Amino acid sequence: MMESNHKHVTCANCLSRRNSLFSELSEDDVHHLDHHKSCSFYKKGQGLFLEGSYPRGVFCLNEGKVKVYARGDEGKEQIIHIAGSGEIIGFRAMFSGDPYKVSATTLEDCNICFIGKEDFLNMLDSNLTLRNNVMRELSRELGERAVFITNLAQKSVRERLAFSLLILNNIYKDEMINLSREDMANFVGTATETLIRLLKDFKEEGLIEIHTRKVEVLDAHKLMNIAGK
Amino acid sequence: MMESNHKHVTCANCLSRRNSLFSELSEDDVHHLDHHKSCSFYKKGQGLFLEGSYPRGVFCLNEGKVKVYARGDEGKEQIIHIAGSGEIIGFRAMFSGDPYKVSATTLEDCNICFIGKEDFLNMLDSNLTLRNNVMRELSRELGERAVFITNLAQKSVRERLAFSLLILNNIYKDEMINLSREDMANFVGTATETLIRLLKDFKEEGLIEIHTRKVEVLDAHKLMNIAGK
DNA sequence: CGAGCGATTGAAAAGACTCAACCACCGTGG
DNA sequence: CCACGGTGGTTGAGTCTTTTCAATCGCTCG
Repeated sequence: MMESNHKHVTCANCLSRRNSLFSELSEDDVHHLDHHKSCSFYKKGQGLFLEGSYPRGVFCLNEGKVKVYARGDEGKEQIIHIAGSGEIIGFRAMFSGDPYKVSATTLEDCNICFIGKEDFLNMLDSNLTLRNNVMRELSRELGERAVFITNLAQKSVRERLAFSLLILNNIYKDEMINLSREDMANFVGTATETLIRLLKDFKEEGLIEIHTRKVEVLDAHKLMNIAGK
Repeated sequence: MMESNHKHVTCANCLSRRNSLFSELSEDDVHHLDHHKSCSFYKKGQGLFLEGSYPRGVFCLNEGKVKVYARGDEGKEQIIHIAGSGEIIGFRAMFSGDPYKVSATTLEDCNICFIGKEDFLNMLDSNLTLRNNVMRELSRELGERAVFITNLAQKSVRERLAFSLLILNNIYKDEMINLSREDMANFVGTATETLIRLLKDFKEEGLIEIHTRKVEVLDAHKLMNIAGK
């Protein structure tokens, strides 16, 4: 995982950048990026930004996982998104002028770069490709959330859990899903106890394996059937 | 309401444009827009576009209301958004290259202009302000949907209905809310019968008045208390 | 005036939540 | 090295909300 507590990553060599919004930058831009970013180590559970505060820049997740969530009335978290390596976090609020509508916190130790608002917006102005990528990404997420909303409104918890496990499995790629039960419940949108019971069901049906905290997907195909469309 | 079946609106004079994404266009751009748009009348219940199809341009809602919705597994609609005068509909899919993730259908007779994809994207390229407005709008909606998701996951149907009535009241401004029970239920994310029962409760509590199909908000303040944050 | 669709009501069942208790793992400090 | 405390995980029971299904009502349009 992550042992040292501050490795400076050069954007030019950054593996995470390959799949990111910054993947198609010119050499100059990469250079520029490199000189205007700062790079730091975040411990598990550390906050990047809080709902209600104003954005000062964007975060570029080099290594680790970050949850993006909103808080409901009673303070309960609803996880909207879980970000993995290469994702740029917090760029939405950059354009609206509004304060963040969501908060972001690391789920494990992370390496994260920061790019100031000015620098980011300047790059955007001068770089057509980047701009198009950002627009595409905003649009894609908007579509994704329409699906999220529909699932939440129409699917049972069992179906949503199956769906969520598949999403999480993609996010965690080769690793196993590694979330607290509470976080997983807050992602699915259910009570922790309900989540635990359903995980047990899935385990008994041979769909997943449970290694204490970690969850391993065994039968993605059957999960898909349960999840529906 | 709407009597004739095709009035061509000049963008320069279009009242709806005042609050729209196009509100800050130069005279030239307005002129350009005028020459590249087509303007038509849509009957109530007519579709603008369907989930899964590819976008050919954007719709500019001059007069009327349009529902934007996704379909769940069983074909049940989840209404994501209800658009009113001045809103541009379907521009998200314009950037992603993906097919529409949602469908759009008129809720009443409408006057709607259409701008081809090429024209729209060209304007965007050449117009910084427009581009910024679009980015801001995309971001704003993304934030809005985070709230939507959280409400759906954490609030009771009663709370969501109160919340929804307030939103609808803003959309319908001076008119009364005018939706079928089914559409309203699909907006709140509940069963039609549940919606009807709760509407009755609210009526008995003096929060709303029901005029057959139309719903009038009497006490927005109390609704806010019920809706929560 | 009648057909048909949307609205409404009632009753029963199911799904999910809450609360409370208990367990298990982990790191700390003695 | 082991006891301790604490956090996170698990289980059970009971309750409540919400859904479902079936039946009825009542506009509205032809």
